[in-house]
Order: sequence, then structure tokens, then C-alpha cells
Amino acid sequence: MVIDVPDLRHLTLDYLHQVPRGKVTTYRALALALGDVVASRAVGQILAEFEALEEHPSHRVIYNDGQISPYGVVGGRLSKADRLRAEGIPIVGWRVQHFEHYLFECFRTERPLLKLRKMQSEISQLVSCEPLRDKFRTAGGVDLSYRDDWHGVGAYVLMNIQSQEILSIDIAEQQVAFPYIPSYLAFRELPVLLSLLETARDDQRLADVILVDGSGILHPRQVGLASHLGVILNLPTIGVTKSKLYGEVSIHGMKAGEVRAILDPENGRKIGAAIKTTERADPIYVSVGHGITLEMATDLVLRLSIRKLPVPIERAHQASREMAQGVKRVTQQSLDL
DNA sequence: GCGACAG
DNA sequence: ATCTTGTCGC
Repeated sequence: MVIDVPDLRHLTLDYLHQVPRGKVTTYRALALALGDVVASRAVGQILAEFEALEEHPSHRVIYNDGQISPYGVVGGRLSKADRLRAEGIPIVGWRVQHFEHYLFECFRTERPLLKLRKMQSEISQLVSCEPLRDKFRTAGGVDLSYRDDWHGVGAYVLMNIQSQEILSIDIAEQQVAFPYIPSYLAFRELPVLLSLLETARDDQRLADVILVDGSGILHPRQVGLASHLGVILNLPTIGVTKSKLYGEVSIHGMKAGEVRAILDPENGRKIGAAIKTTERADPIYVSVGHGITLEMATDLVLRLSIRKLPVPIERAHQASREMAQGVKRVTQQSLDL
């Protein structure tokens, strides 16, 4: 299974070069050209990355309130203002005067994120909150760490639920082709997870249920990473996160072992649970990925959690991080010698 | 002005 | 997530 994602770095540069001399644009306008305002920070990140690499007209990208941002240009705010003035743009106190007059935002674009949202709504039709099986013997955990923005290391941990014994740990490294954009995480992390789990499936080591470090249906379009993965593999999955992407719940005054329903602000329906796994830590957020009920998911998470996170996710996190950073350390040491 | 905003 | 990228809504 291969999932095709648009090259947002390339497209962002393409849009940037559409901004004519003597005009400015904003992170927001570029994000909207990509198809979603939520990508504004990713735009800033992409431009910052190119800053050191090669010359681009990034000085024309400013904040949505007309202020000059310090990023994306060698020399920062000062050099950005100089270059804009040289193009005839009036600036007073780090602010473009008559901002609206100089703003360029009519990009020639196919809004690639729009297509991805369409894909998400198709997947969401296939998500089931009913159990695909009624007994779980093994549980898996998956997580990713990053060596840098574009190099991911994924880990898959398989454990026996009854004995809590770790049966295997798999690692996969890959270039990631998609930036982190809130609510589009699956397009970044799914490729690595799929290659990990396809190997496991070939070895008959696929778990009865997989806990994913990412949301399930607790998502603005009801399709987080865990749901996407579950539907593609036709496997029960549970979404587990340390912070909440979507939904309403009060976590005030929770005690260890306590579970509170998370509601959809749109319709008041129960879409997940906040679970206080330990007294010290903040609660974690659990939702159905696919092929399991919220009650079964909640019970399993409580049963598998010794510390804040369920053991399979904790171990996957540890394994991927060691692989991603351990090699970095070794490389630096050998450079020192 | 402060907190959201999966990883 | 790693080491810093912006916008929105209260």
C-alpha cells in the first residue's frame, strides 16, 4: 500500500515565486493557496528551511497583520525591510503601510490540501466504532521520532496483553515527504507506519489491536492517524494522545483511574475519553481508531498503562527515539575525533 | 493579551 | 515531533 502525497515544499516555493516584485504576501495567504489556513506555520517552517539553502523572494512574506516577520531571510527583519523598501514598499515601524494595497493573494493553485481533506472524508465513511473481534490477545504500539524534519524513524512494539511480555520490536527508517500540519498528521506518518506493519503482517506478527500515538476519530473530520491506519489495514486501532486535537472535556480535578467523556462540540456526541492514568500526570486522550468500541478501548488503555502512557506506545516511543537520536550522537562523536 | 494548535 | 515556523478566537 503506497500513499501518494503532494510535494508541499515544492508547491510553496512555486506560489512564492508567483508574488510579483513590489508586492507582499502572508503566511496565511500561502497556506490558503495550499488549501488550508492551518498550514500557516508549516509555510513558515518550509521558508525557513530554504533560507540557508538557496535564494528565494522570501522577504515578500510577512505576517497577516502587516508586520514584517524576522524569518526566512538571512539578515532577518532588517534585511527584509531593506529589500521591500528597494521594491518601493513603504515601511514604518516594521509595518507595511497600506498593507492591503500591496498584498498579493490570488495564486494560481489547485489547493492540494483540499484534495487531502476529500480523501479524509472518504476514509471517514469506512471507520467503524463496532468491534472487528471480541477478544484481544496481543496489543501493538506504534510511534515515530525524527532525526530531522524530513527523516522519520518508526517503531512497532508487539506485546502479550495477559503476560505484559514484549514479543518483538521493529524499526523502520524513511524519508518523510510531508510536513507536520495539524489535522493532516496521517499524510506525514502513515507511509512509515505502513511499511513497518506490512513487514509484521508478512511475519504473522500483526497485533489484535494497535495503539497509535495520534488521534482516532477525535479529529475535526473524524479521521485521525489511528483511524486512517485502521481502515487501510482493516485492523482494530486506538488513538492515544498527550494533548487534545479536537473535542470538549473538562479535566479539572481528575483523580487517578478516572475517565471522562469527550464530546463533539458540533453535536454533543461522545467521541472519546480523557483518562487520568496516574496521579501525577495530566490525563491522556483516547478515541476509537477503527474496529473497536470506545469502552473496549478505554478498558484496554487503563489495563496497559503503568505510567502515563500505555506500555506498547511508551516502548515504541523509546525505541524510535533511541534509533533517531542515538545515531546522531554517534555521528557527532566520530566527528569530534 | 493568552491559550489553542495530534506529532 | 524538535528547538522554535503563525493565526485565530476568546
